[in-house]
Amino acid sequence: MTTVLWFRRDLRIEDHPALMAAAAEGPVLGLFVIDPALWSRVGPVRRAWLAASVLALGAQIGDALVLRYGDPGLVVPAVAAEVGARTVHVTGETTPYGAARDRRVAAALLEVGSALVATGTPYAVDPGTVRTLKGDPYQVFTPFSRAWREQGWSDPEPAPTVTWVRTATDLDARMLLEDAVASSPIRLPVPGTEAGLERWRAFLAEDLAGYDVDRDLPGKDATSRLSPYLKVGALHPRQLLAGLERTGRFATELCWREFYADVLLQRPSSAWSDLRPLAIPYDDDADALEAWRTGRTGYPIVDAGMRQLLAEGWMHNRVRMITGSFLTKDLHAWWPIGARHFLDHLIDGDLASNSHSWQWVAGTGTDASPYFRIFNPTSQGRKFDPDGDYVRRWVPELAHLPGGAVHEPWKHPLGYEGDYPQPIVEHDVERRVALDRYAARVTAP
DNA sequence: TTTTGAGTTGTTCGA
DNA sequence: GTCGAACAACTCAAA
Repeated sequence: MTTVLWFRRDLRIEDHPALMAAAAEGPVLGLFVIDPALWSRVGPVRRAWLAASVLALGAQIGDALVLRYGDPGLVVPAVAAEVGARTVHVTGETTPYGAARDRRVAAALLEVGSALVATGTPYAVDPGTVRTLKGDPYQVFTPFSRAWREQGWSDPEPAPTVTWVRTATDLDARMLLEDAVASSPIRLPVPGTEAGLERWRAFLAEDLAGYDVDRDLPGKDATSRLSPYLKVGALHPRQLLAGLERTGRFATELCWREFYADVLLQRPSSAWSDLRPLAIPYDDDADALEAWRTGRTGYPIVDAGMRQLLAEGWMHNRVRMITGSFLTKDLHAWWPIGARHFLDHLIDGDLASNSHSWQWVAGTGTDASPYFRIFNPTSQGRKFDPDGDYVRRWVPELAHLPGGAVHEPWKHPLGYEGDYPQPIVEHDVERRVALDRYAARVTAP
């Protein structure tokens, strides 16, 4: 009996529980649906990466992947009917949109006598399964991570032997994907599982040993850069965790991804609004926001990061925090403004990780955060980019300044050359403003 | 039920 | 230059 495997955030065939389940039933039709509701909402970088990843998966299974365009609620039942499939297998989704869509598709499938069967999720531990002793979801990362490690996960499985079934691909859908790749604003990484695994092996060989320290140095570029592969499911975190010390730093970073997926499942509204509202006033200065977005704030490490984002579709994690702190604490903007910009430009843009990392910076998130966590862009630059390499790479106007002096052009005798702006705000002043707003909140009636 | 200890990633100030 | 304290009060998790 032919079954359908509807691919979404799981664009691989290795270690794929839903594919195992499908293959166990008989020949499999692999399907990818371009959902206009998502496609139109995603920026060109993420669209290009998704498209490239889908095409890579298609090539990997001998061009047997069937592509369609349209509302999955209509397309998936239609395809199931075309091949007489009684089951459509998927990897489970717990995001607000994904879960609602799947409920809709499941209902539509029932109408034509088919069933939607979910196996696994894009996480090592399925969101919703790590619970306190009382059975409640965790609200704090550290206890969550302890329970998450105890919960554990299965070892990765090899790719099953699959007999792929073909049916008509929508050529317009294929064209849409190819156009998205061709019009990518950035140079894309090599897509697909094999490239992801190659990246992983390189990281293990070169960077894992020094990861604790070096991951914080944007000039070294010693992070794994695996987030794009995890985002589309070309790799599953199980594959990475299999050979790792469970308490190691890298495993902990993966755990953050899982924690935030869990939080989003518990509180879907936290995607775009405060998990814990602060009730402080926010500013909305269009010129300042534009300076932030384009990397012209006059704070070198902030501008370097914002420019890297636009140029590469990616930003180093340390710099994501610095730029996030600058937007929320120095420009006093509400975090969703920054989250929207990041999601529009990041190749690895992931709703749960993005929104909740922003909330961490803003002080509205799971971390009962010290209100005084305000990053000083100059000292952060000097501390984490001591030689100034990262700034000089992205802010050529400051290339004439030596070493760490790039972080304070206003102090250096060689000062400004060319067209680099003076700081648009004074950090010390804005820090005070932010603190005062928090204080006002505490004493308010 | 009550209590206790703890909470990713920071900065500044003063000794 | 280095170091520890202070920076609010709160929420959570577990004993």
